[in-house]
Amino acid sequence: MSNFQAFFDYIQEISGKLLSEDDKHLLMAHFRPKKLRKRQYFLQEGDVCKYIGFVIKGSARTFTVDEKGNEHILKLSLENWWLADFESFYLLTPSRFNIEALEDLELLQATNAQIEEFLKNIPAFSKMASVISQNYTIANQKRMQAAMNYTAEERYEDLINNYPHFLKRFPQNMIASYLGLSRETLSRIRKNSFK
Amino acid sequence: MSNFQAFFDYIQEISGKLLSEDDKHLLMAHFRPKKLRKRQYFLQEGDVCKYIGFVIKGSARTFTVDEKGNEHILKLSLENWWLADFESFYLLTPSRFNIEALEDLELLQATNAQIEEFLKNIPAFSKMASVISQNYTIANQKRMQAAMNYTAEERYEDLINNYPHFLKRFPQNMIASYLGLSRETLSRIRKNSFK
DNA sequence: TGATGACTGTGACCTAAATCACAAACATCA
DNA sequence: TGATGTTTGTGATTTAGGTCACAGTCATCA
Repeated sequence: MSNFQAFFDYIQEISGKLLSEDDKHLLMAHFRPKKLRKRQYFLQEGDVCKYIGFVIKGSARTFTVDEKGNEHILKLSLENWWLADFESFYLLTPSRFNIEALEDLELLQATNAQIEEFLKNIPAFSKMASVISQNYTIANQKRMQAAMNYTAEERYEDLINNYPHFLKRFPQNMIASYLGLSRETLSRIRKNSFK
Repeated sequence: MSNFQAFFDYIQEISGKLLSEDDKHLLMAHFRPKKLRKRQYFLQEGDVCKYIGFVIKGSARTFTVDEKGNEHILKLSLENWWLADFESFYLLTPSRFNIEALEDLELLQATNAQIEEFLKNIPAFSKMASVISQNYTIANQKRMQAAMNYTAEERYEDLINNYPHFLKRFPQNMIASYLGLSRETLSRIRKNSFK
């Protein structure tokens, strides 16, 4: 199935290792394709995040709703990103987050128990997992620093430099929320920044 | 050596697995004890973070200095925490961070190549690494959300709830910087919050 | 085609937190 | 013991960014 080809390519590229035919069959036997239409939820607040999803096509946002009803986007995800509330996924606690498709979404999903199997039995998969874990740690470190110490403008410039494609794929109000800004402030920053 | 006992206990507790005598000898052969006096640096901005340190005793802060000369604390570390700029440690790039002992510090340190060996050869060690990586991911997720969406008061309350011992071990100006606040603001929050 | 809902821009105003400045409390060490 | 550095408190002032309100633009779909 062509869905899986992109996934296999991704694993091999990130890990620098090849998947055997057996590896591929094991992955295909357990990762389940899933489609969501725009606005559908992959995860709802209060539910346990039973599945982790790998984005084949489309985009999604991970967000919370505060007591005043304001939404705060924690993560925006595109092709080749993993989708989960890791706290809930690892600990099986009810999630504080919602994950919603922003465009029609094609995923491959699996449970934590299945992931553990892949880690044990597929060297390329477990190498990929440790590389990703490193990348996440690095990205988190950077983003924390930006969130705490940078001004609104600096955070926006950072986004332009690091994730320029976000600007093409996501509307401004989503970007603003992701940066921890009001949409009005982002609009003004954009006005001032060029020209 | 008694330094190592605490370290072995830690690995066994986190991983839920026992270390064999061989495992222990391997760790003792490669993890090097290191002492730093208060104010000494474990890592200086611009240097590559060659070593990861495990804190046996004492405390440290990881911070940056911005163009105006202001310091921003990204991480405060105590006993049984790992000390490193992971970006620099994994990628061998020059670090943007400084790591400085806040109290006299006893560490066990190792290089990335040595860590890779332990991961390969010591099951308890690699299980510990994956548990820690999960915990980091969860903690980062929470802290990001707090940094972006919470007010100064809420962030301080969060700290009281999650890391009450920080208040005993670190001076207020360090706590303020860690929370991304000015020391004046933290002082006022404390004044208002009780009584 | 027009109508409804989503997204963006812009002004007026407000507020949380930073900055500046000075003083008090506390530690450390010769 | 006093002297010097470190940490904390508190007032006055400033500022980045939020909030509110309304208008304009754009897309979608019947």
